[in-house]
Amino acid sequence: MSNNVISSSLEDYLEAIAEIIETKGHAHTKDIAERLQVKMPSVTNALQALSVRGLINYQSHSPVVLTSRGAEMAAVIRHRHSVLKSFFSGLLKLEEKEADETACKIEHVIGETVLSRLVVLIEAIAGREDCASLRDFLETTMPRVKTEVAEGELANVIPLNELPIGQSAVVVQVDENLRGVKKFADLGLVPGTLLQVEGHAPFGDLLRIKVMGSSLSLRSRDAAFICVKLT
Amino acid sequence: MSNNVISSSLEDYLEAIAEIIETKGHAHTKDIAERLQVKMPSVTNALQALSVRGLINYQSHSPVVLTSRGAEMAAVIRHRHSVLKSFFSGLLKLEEKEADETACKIEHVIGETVLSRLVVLIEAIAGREDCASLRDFLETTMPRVKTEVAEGELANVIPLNELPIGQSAVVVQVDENLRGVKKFADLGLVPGTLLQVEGHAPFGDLLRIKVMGSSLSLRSRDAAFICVKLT
DNA sequence: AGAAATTGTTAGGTTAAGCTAATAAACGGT
DNA sequence: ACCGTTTATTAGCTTAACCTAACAATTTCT
Repeated sequence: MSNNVISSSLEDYLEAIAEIIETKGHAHTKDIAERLQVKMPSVTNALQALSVRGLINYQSHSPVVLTSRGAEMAAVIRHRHSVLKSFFSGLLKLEEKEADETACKIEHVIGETVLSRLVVLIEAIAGREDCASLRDFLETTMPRVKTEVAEGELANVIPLNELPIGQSAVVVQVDENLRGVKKFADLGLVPGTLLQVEGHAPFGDLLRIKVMGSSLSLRSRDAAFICVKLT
Repeated sequence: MSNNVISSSLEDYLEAIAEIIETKGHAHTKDIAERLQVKMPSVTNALQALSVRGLINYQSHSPVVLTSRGAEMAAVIRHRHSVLKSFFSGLLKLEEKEADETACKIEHVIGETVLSRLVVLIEAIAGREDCASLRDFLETTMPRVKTEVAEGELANVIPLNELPIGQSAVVVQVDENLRGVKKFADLGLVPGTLLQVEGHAPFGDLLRIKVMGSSLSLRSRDAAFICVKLT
């Protein structure tokens, strides 16, 4: 009962192997590692796994060869990739690289039906007479739509329990769900207060912090309810 | 340096929690487990992880509450989900359940830009005057496009090394990359031959198989090159 | 041909996410 | 108010996918 299904990660390896063989004639461990941005031992591992599943012919120190099953499977995977890529670049007008990366990420979880229907959609929009103005619209509108998070805007607001020792920060918000908010407020833990983490207690999940000169302890569970911003 | 990014799995938990709280008022471990199809201890684990990251307020045996950060994040995730779902059901005409499942699978790896552009595409096709005929086309064509693998067509063709002991099978194909194909062919290992696995040798990676009355051993590496079909 | 550089593998560790079995807490009916 | 049922947690194991460090094999250069 082999189920013809392999993990996303192995699919990536198989796809990479097929492509490297196609362009360079043979896939070396190092090439695969570079392409997938992993270290060589990870590749060796993956090759063994693919071999056990009968998808490649692998023996130490000799070139990897796809078996017929492996080649077939690689073809399926590459097809998925290329359909997705042309959706992202052709309709959503993502640039080459981003279309490719996005396709990579979702190619492992897309079924045949979705894929075929995507092809229908792509071809309808690309080919139909009556879609000419839609095509113009997409061409001009899509490239203007960019909403990637400003990268760093919220990035340095973190919960107090994740604040590194010694780093100083300002209280941004104390969550209303923290039990005993009032008590903490009395101690000075209100938005705007500058504080520093002195250290973590070895056991008991305690955090020692320094607030306005004096220091106090609180459980790191509770600290999670206090958001601070690095200064 | 908290990076505001959590794993796909934790995103699933967060999304589930937000939805359960919304519909039932409070999320119990059991509800979450059922919704995500995992066992309760896995939920407990996840809750602890979310708690450490300051996304929920969690203490043993008391109801889970989203922190403000958590609620915000859940909203983002649910938004991704709903956009994707409306793409799959509105344009590709997948049925409710499948649209939902597909959205679930890819919502974790889609960036903001792609999402916004999807919205543009969906709205353009749904709203533009000049897309009326495209809408008709999609409505009638999509539902007919179904290519889900026949489920079981190729499923019981497996490499010989994965054949369970005792199970009998027929050789379907011997890969041309197997070294010494000829030798094996002489022993009767050609397409059409009926065989059975007698057992695996404790060490040495050997497989003992029975072919047409006589028995022979081969390395399981090599067996991977022989595809058999269960009978 | 043999030393040096490159490439590949093994051994063993880490993390995330799941699981089962055992234990503990909370709830609900009499 | 108790006891059994239900729900939740802890402890400890498994697997997949990665990693580093150490070792082994293969090329390349002279």
